Amino acid sequence: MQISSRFTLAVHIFACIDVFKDDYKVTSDFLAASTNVNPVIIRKILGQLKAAGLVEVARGSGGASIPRPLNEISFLDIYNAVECIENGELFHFHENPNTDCPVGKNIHGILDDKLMRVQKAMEDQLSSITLEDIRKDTKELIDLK
Amino acid sequence: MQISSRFTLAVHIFACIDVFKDDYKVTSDFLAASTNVNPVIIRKILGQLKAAGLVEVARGSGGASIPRPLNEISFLDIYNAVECIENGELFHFHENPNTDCPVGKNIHGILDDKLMRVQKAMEDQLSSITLEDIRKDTKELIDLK
DNA sequence: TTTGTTGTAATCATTTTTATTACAACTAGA
DNA sequence: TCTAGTTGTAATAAAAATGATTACAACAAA
Repeated sequence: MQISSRFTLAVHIFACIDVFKDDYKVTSDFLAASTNVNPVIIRKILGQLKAAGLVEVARGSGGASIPRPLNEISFLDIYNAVECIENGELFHFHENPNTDCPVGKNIHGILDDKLMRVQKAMEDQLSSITLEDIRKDTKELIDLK
Repeated sequence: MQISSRFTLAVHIFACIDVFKDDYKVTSDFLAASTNVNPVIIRKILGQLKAAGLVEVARGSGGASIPRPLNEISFLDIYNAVECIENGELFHFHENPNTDCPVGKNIHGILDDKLMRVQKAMEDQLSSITLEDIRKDTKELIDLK
C-alpha cells in the first residue's frame, strides 16, 4: 500500500509556511485551504511535526513557523515524524508462520537483513533531500508565472 | 503504512515451493499450513504470481512450481506482481490541492522527481535481491539444525 | 472581555487488508 | 466413468488504517 498522504501533506505544509511566512499568519485554516484537507487533520500533522521539533505552533494566537534552517530538515526527518510505521519497519510480516516448518521457522531471519537493506536505501534517499531543495524549486516555479 | 504482508508471504511461498518440491506436492493447503495464512489468500497470491509468469499452478491436480531459474526472479518482480500500488507510485498525494494557491498548484510537480528518486532507490535494491539468495540462506539455516 | 486559534476527543465513512465459507470447474487416477 | 483432491473465484465479514467532521475546552493577544 502507498505511503500515507500525511507525508506529502507535511511537505506541502512546510512549503506554505515558508512561502507565506512574511505576508500571512499561517494557521491550520490557512493550510487547510491550500491543501484542501480538513483543518483538524492539519493540526494533527502539525502536532506530530511539533513533537519532532520541526515546527513551532503558537498556542492561542495561532500560526506555525519553522525554527530551524531549511537545509537542516530532511525528508527523512519529516517522514519519521509523521509516518508512525510499526516498529519502524517498512515491510509487514504475516504474524505466526508455522515454526514446525523449516521455512516458516526461518523466514523472518532470512528476510530481515535483505529487507533492511531495501529500507535503508529508501531512507538514505529521503535523508538526501531537504526543505531547502523544496524552497528553491518552489521559488522558481512561483517566480516563473 | 507498511507494505502489505502479501510481499513477504510471496517470498515465503517461493521458499516453500523450492525446499519441498521434490518431497511434497506444494498445494495451497500445504502453503497455508507453513505460513499460517488462509488457503484462499495463498491462492490469490499464487494467482498474481502466475499472472506475472513467476509460478505455474496445476489446475485440478494441484501443486505449484517455479518455471524459471531462481536467480532470474528478483524481489522487484515479486513486489510488482503482488503489490498493485496505485499508478505504481509509492507515495500518496492528497487529492485536490488548491490550484488558486501557488504552493497548492505546484506541490505535485515540485515533489514528483524527488519522490521518484526515493522510489527508484528502493526498487533498485529490490531488484538486486533474487530467489537464489533466499535459496542459499534457507539451505544454510536448514542444514545447520 | 472578546475574538480567533490550538489541542483533542468522539464519531463516522471509506478503503484496505485479511479471514472465511461456499462452490463450480477441473484433472488425475482408480 | 466416477471419485477425490485441488484450483479459481465470488460473496461476506472482521479488523485496521485513513481521512472527514463536529464540538468544545484551553489559551493568548488585542
